Amino acid sequence: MDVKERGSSNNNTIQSDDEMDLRRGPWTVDEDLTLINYIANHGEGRWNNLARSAGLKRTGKSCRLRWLNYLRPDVRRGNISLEEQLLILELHSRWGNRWSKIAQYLPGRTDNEIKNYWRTRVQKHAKQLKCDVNSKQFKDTMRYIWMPRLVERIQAAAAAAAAPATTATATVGSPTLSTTTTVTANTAYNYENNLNDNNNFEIHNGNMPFGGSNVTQSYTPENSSTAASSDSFGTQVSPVSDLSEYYSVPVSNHNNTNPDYYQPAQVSYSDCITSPAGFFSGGVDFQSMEPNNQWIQSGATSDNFWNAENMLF
DNA sequence: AATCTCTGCAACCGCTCCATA
DNA sequence: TTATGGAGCGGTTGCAGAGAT
Repeated sequence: MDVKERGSSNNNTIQSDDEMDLRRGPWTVDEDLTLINYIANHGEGRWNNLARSAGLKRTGKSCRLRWLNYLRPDVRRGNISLEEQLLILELHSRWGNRWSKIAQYLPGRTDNEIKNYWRTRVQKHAKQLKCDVNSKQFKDTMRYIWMPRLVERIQAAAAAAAAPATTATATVGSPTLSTTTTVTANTAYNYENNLNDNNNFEIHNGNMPFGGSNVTQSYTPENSSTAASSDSFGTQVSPVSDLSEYYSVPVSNHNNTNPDYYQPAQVSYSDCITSPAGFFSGGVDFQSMEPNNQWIQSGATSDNFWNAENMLF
C-alpha cells in the first residue's frame, strides 16, 4: 500500500487526552521501517511494549496487525490462486468463519486476506444467487459445482503449464491430482485425505519461507508461516533504511495485480494437489449429480448460478 | 472530462481467551 | 479466587482506485 499517499489525503493523527498522540490510520513508510528494524533486532511479541520501545505512536494491536498482515517477510501477496480458492472453500465448509484457522493451511496468507476474499467474492455471489451464504443451497452449490469446477480449472491449467516440459497427472474424480514441474515457482500442496482438526498435511516446499527447495515437510499450523514466530529474522540484522531493500522491489508497486510487487513466492502454484478429505473420495461424479440438485433445476436460478460461477473464477 | 458507483483491502473495534501476579 | 494485561479473533468501516455512465 502506498501508505504515504493515503496518509496524506486525510490526516489520520487523532489526538485525544487519553490516547496520548496515538496515531491511527494508514501506516507511513517510516513507521514501517521502524517496526521492521525493531522486530529484526528484538523479535516480535509484547506488542504494547514493542510499540513503546520502538518509539512508534501506535497501539500494540496496531503494530501486531501491521506486522502480521503486511510486513512479515513471508506474507504472500497477489491473487488467490485456484488451489487456494479450492482450499478456502473446503476449509470454510468445515470450519465456517474460522479465518485464522483456515489461514494456517494457506502459507503466507493472512486471516484478514482470506476473510476479505470470502466477503468480497463468495458472499457477493451468494447474494447474487439470492441465497444465504450459510444456507444448504449455497453450500451444496459450492461443494458440488464450484469446487469441482475449480478442480477442473486447476487440472486444465496444470496440463497447459506442463505440456512443454513437464509431466502432469490429472485424474478427474480421483483423489489425487498431481503435477510435477521444473519451473521456478513451486510451492506444492499435497493435501492428502488427512485433513481434520488434528491432522497435518504435507507441503512440498519450494521457495516458500519455511524451507528449502524440494523439501517435503509435514505441515502443521505450528510451523506455518502464519503462526507468529520470533525467529523470523536473526537476532542481528542490518537496519533496513528503505522498504525497497526489504521487499527487493519498489514498495510503491503494491497493487496485487502488479507482478513487481513483493511476492516472496512467485505465485504460480505448479503443484500437486490432492483433494480435501472426502471431497473426491469415491470418485464422485459431480456432473451427474447436478441434475439431481433441485435448486439448480430451476431455470432462472440456474442462469444466475452460471453467471455467478463465471464471476467467481 | 467529469461525476458517480463499485470493488478490494488495510486498518480499526470490540470481544474473548489465557497467562500471570 | 480475582484482577489485569497481552494476544488473538471475527466483524466492520472507510478509503483509494478502477470502471461505468
